[in-house]
Amino acid sequence: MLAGWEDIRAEVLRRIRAHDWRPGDTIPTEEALALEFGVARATVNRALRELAEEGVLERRRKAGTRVALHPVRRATLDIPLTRLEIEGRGQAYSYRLLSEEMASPPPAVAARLGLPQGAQMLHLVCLHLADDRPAVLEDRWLNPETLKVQPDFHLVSANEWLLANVPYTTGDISLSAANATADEARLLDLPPGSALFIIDRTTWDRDHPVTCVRLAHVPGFRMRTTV
Amino acid sequence: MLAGWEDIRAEVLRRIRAHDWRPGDTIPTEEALALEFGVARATVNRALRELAEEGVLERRRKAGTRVALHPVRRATLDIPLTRLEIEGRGQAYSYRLLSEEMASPPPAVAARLGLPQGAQMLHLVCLHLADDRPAVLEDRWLNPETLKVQPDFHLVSANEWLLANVPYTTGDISLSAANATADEARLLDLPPGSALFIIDRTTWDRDHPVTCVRLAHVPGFRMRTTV
DNA sequence: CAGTGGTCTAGACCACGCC
DNA sequence: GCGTGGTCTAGACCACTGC
Repeated sequence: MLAGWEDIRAEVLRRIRAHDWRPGDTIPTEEALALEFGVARATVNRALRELAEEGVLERRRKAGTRVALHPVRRATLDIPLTRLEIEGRGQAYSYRLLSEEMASPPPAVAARLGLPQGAQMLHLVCLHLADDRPAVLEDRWLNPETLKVQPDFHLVSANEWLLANVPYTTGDISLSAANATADEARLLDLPPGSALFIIDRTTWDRDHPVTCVRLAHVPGFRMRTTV
Repeated sequence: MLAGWEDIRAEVLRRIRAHDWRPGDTIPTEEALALEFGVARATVNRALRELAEEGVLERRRKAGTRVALHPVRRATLDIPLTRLEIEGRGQAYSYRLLSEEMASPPPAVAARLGLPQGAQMLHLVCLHLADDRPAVLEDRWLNPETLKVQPDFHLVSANEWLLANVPYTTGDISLSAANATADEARLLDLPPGSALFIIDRTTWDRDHPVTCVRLAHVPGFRMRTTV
C-alpha cells in the first residue's frame, strides 16, 4: 500500500469523481479511513484537510465530513510585480514616471484608507512598458507617513520600493474591467474606450494605511490559474 | 506560553514585518524554533508550511527556510456558481437559454479541448439575469460524449447540471477584459464596446474534455480577494 | 453527553540537495 | 556526507456541536 497523505487525497478525490461518494454524502470518519488505508489518523487528517481547504469537502466536528454540495471552487492567483510579469513573458521591461505631486486624493481613496478627507498624499502616475510599448498604467496614492526617506521614483518604481521597504503588508485586491478614458487611451496608446483589465489594490502595514493603487492593463492581458 | 501553530505563524510574521528577519534572510531551523517556543517540531512545521504556501517563506531541504525575496503574493479567488453569486448580492436570479445547437466549434476551442477540428459539439448560449437585468452572457461548448442523458437546458443551466453530474472536474481559468461586440452589447442591453469582464474556463473530467465556456460579465462586476 | 474533527507530542525515518 | 525539511506514527487531550 505505502500510502502517504497525497495518495489518500487522490483516492478520496477518485471516489468522489467516480460517484462512490456524491455531493452531500457524509464520508467515513478519519478513524475509519485510517483503518481502511492502514495509516495513522494524522495522515488521513492531512489529506482531508487539504481537500476541505480546496472547497471539495466540508468538515464539522461531530457532524463529520461531507462532499461539498455547492462546490465553491477556490483558485489561487499569483500576483507578481509588474516588472517580473513582463520579463516572465520574455519582453524587455521599462518604466516611466509621468507625474509626482502632493495632492488631496479623491474621497473614495481617502475613505478606503481610512484617512481624513483633506489629507495630503503623494500621487504618482507611471507607465510600465513591455518591449517599449505601454503595458500597464499605474495610478497610485501613497501615505507620506510611510516614507521615512523619499526615494527617487524616477529610478525605482513605487511597486518595487514598497516591496523592499514595507514588505509583507496585508490588503485587498479587486479585479474588474473598465473602458479607457480619453487620458488613459492617450497614455496607453490605445483607441478611446478600449477594454482595460483593472487591478485595484489597497495596502496596509499592520494598522497603518500604506497605498492605494489602480493598475490598468492593456487588452491582451490575462490572469491564468488552475483548479 | 501555550503556543499553537497559529501563534507561531503570527509571531514569525510579526518578526518579518518588524524587519527582525528581512527578505532573503535564512531564519532558524524548525528544531531551533521548536526549542525557543517550547513546542514540538511538528507544530513549527505546520506554521512555517502555511507561510510557505502563502508565498511569504521559501523552504528547501538542507538550505533551510528563507524570507521570500520576491514575494509573489498568492491570493485565493472563490469562483461560485453564477446563480449563487447573484443571489449572494441579494438580487433575484433568473436564466434564459438563447440558443442550443450541434455545431463545429471554432478551431481555438477544439484545440483547447484536444478534439479534432471537425468534431461536432453542443453549443449553448444563455443569459443570466439579476433582478431581470442581464448580468452574464454565457457562451458554452459541450462535449456531447459527457452527456449520457441530455437534460433540458431550458430548465436547468448547464453550469448547474454539470456541477451535479460531472462534479469535481479539473481545468484552467483565464481572466481578461474585452470590448462587447455588437451581438454581446445587444444581448446584454449595453452600449457597443462596453468593457466586459471575461472568465474563460476549460474543464476536464480526468482525461476527458468536458466543456469550454466564456462568461462575459457586465460592467460593475468585480472579483474581490484579500492578501 | 458522546462522537467527531483539530491539534499537540515525542520520536522516527527518509529525501533532497548543499558542501 | 550530513543537515534540513517532509512526512509518518501512536497516542493523547481538547473543542465543538448534534443528539
